[in-house]
Amino acid sequence: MQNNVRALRVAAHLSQVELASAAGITRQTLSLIEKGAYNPSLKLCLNICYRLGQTLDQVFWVAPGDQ
Amino acid sequence: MQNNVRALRVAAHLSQVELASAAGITRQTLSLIEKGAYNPSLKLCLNICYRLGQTLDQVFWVAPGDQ
DNA sequence: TAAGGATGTAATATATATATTACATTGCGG
DNA sequence: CCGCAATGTAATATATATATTACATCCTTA
Repeated sequence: MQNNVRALRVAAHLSQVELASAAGITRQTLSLIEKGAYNPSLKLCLNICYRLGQTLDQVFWVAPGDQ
Repeated sequence: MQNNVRALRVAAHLSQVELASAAGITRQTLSLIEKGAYNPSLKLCLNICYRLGQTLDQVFWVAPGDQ
């Protein structure tokens, strides 16, 4: 689990389709990001944060040792 | 100015070469990121943060209206 | 004045993020 | 049981991030 996208999305009662389209990406791409299989771009991360009402640190921060 | 990389790098007394190599990228790529011409990947953003001793929000956050 | 460090930037090549299309499974409400 | 929403995932195509090489300017300092 490299990020908190899934947990925060579920907590916000959003489907993958809803969050993905709000962020301007496809459901498949979001699925892989949630899984940690993709290394998303900054713009994409920001768009996800905006829709979730969270910041980059809350959604995507990984402490130096934890990678 | 879409991010704070340059200001924080200069404040840390690091050259582009030093920060770039610490982050695993080239000087040219860092130059374009500082300029806001590139849309860096999350891993790259994290590596820059680690070297700068800052978090994603401190270096890369852009408020929803400010893009 | 010359040399070197720091930076900007362009051209081309390569890697990889992302889209598209398609098919599969799971679980829930009718 | 049936249908549908939600999700996983694979194959291929496309866009774009990043590397590489190269050359340029500016500034400092010896």
